[in-house]
Amino acid sequence: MVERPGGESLLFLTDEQLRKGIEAMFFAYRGFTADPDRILEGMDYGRAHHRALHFIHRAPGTTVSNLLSILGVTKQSLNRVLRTLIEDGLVRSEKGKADARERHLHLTEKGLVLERELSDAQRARMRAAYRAAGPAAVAGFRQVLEAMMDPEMRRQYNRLREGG
Amino acid sequence: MVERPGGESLLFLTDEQLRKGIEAMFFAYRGFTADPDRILEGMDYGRAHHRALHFIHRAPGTTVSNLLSILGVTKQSLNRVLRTLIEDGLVRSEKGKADARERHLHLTEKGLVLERELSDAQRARMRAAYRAAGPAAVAGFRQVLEAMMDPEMRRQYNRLREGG
DNA sequence: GAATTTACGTCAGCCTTGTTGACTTTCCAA
DNA sequence: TTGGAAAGTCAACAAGGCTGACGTAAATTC
Repeated sequence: MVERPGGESLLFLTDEQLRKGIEAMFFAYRGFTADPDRILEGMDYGRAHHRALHFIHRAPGTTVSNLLSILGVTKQSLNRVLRTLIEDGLVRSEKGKADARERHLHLTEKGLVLERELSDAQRARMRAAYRAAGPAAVAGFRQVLEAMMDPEMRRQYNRLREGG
Repeated sequence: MVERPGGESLLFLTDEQLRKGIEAMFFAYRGFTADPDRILEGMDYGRAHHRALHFIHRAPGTTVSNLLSILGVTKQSLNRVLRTLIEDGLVRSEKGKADARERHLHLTEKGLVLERELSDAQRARMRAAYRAAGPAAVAGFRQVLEAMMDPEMRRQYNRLREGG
């Protein structure tokens, strides 16, 4: 990143460029959550339920404390969400065999159905954006997002299935 | 986007790739808001106040209803935030000259100071991410985010100063 | 074997930020 | 002059964060 006045490497770090990026994150995140939110409104669930379903699907058999560190909320907050999902038969919680203090979480058939519906909607938007922007843009997108994470979050992110 | 099996143009649209993108958005957004949140905790303000300050700074003299459509919340919700900012002397609200029903919003000196502090923190993270990823990645990042917005949001986004 | 720590669950209460609905005041424009 | 838009306000509520305190079972340590 040489400091050549007027050079391209300097240009994209101007105040204006950075503010534009900030605003892009703000507006894009709204789009990102819009479709699942729409599906969930009317049901008794919200964005927090969606997140739990997503990560349980993604890391089946995960423990509660692992989920806590992924989501970055308190156990009281997660528990409120998890309880309703278990009561409604979307999530199954079972004692660990190696360590019986732990609870391992899985989606039930019913849970898989809802997760799939939410995920389909969210992926459809993602797919459209990827298609519109093209493969090179997608790579850049992922690079910048990854660089924006806190190191701890980046660790979590990379642990979730090395695939992708 | 030719459907050639195994081809690069298909590869990046796999379910796994899309889920990875979704998770990247989730974790990155956490980082994106972390620094301002940290600054605001302890003050009587929150993320909603930050957003109001940001967009008033960005579009000085904007009306309340314009701000409403940018932020996408109800006027009652915005009003609660705006009222405290005005009472605390961070925002100045003045009757429109052409149309006296409208209120035009500006940051005061004090408001500019806080906005700058929050913005500095957020831009610092953005700058670091941009530096780490490089100019090409930044362009891709912006392209994908823009494609992810709802059309209405994209309009708002593009109206905020064509510069950037 | 007793004491401590860990993982989880739960009760109670609080805060921020979003929502609806109802209503008023002000003021522009047909 | 009247209808409707813009702004503001009150009240009530919900989602989803938070802290603090406490309980229980299981694992670990002394």
